[in-house]
Amino acid sequence: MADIEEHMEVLPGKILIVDDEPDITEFISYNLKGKGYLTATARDGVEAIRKAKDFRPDLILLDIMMPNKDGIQTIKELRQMPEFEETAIIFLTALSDEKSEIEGLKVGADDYIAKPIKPELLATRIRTALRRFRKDDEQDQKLSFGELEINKTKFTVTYKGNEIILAKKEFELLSLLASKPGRVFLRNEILQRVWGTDVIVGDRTIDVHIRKIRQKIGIDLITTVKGVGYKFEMV
Amino acid sequence: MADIEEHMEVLPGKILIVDDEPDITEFISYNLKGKGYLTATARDGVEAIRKAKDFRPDLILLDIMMPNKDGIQTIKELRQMPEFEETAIIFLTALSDEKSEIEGLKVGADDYIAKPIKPELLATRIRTALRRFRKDDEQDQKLSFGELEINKTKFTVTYKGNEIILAKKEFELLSLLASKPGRVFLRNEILQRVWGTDVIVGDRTIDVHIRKIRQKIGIDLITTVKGVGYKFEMV
DNA sequence: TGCTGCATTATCAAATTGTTACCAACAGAT
DNA sequence: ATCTGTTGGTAACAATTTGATAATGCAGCA
Repeated sequence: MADIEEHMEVLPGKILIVDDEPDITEFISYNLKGKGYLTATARDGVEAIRKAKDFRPDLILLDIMMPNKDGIQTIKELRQMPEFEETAIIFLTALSDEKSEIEGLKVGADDYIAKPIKPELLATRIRTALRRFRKDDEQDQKLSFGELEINKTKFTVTYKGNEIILAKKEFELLSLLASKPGRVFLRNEILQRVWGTDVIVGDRTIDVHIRKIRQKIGIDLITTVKGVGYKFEMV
Repeated sequence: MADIEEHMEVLPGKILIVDDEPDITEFISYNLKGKGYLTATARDGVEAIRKAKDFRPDLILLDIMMPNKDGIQTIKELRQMPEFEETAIIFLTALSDEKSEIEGLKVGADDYIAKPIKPELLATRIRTALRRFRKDDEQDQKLSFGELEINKTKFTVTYKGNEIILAKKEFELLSLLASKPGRVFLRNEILQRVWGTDVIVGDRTIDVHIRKIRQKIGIDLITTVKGVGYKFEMV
């Protein structure tokens, strides 16, 4: 779909690609370079660990079946070392090798990707993995839609430059809806995600909060889908 | 078009847990909540179907042996309904109940887990299943036919770029017919899938809804097959 | 002609939301 | 401690949509 590549990764990540088949490492490396990542390659577990120390990757793509030292063993050793305790690792597995998948996740992989590798899928997973591991040192997490901006770290909403003050619940509700523009959130999903699973609130509570948000922002960004839920949408 | 920044937050998955023993649903629910999933529970097949419609889970954990309506029957009915055709379903079976396992996979389960349930294994399987089912990205679920697009995530229908607003039943009905273009759906079948097995409505109800859809869309995408039913067809 | 089956339209009750007013619990300032 | 403003929720009622039905028309056909 939409390629939002350009303006997303401010500082490109460093990725170490480990596979015993040079064709594969080449292919992946070529692809990732094209997307702005820095890459390094290794052809077995031993080399992987050596290069990892040197290259300090943000993420490692690790084949499971390799000579010399397989992926499972490699990840175990990596996870022992403090500097790689927190590094994202994605396994590359042959299709239908479910045993390895489970094994891999158990020993600390963050994800796995089945071969043959589809570049787009790979890119998506990598983005997800990197993001998961960088939450803290990123700058403000914010959502913007044209004139509207929702700053999740500052807890503020501005529309056309003016700051709009929302109460906590209102802010959370708006943030949820805006996190997936266009997507319809069912009422009970909203309840669970904003109020929590065990809190029980009345039927009209959501409506009232929605109303307050609409009122404060001025324009109607939230659309009602009767019998279903609400969705956020810029017009 | 709004300039949407990158903010594809990964929302935690929704899981429906179905078992006739509250101890078990409680235990699983507690565990999964701890891992960030949203959960709902049901104690038999009938309740499961009802709650599923409301909760729209991404994954269903379904016990096989239950009173009122067993797991096999439940999954069969769920798989009939368009909104659950693509939902991940994992069976819970008693150890050594191999017959049920096979039966379960036949009728459309994606995996099964033997009791007693080990939380870690459960978590792994769930991750795998959810990932397998997440349409390759985090893309909207939609059907498109040339100028017509039905977006199930956004709950919208657009024709030649214009958004057409359909009510819930209308939307569900159109989605069903459009899910298999060209195929004729018997009136009976439509009733079961859109209205459910227990609801009883009059004879003319379907026609009226069909009419409203035709009217709203403008062109006639739905063909009447006299004495049989209706089918969706782009001209 | 009389039947069968679908299309159309109008109508109405039920379901769902919107809106307002009000209140208890808190938080902050004085 | 008291006063004051805010928050988050509820209750009650208004407004709107919806989904179903009944009534009627119409076309095709034995």
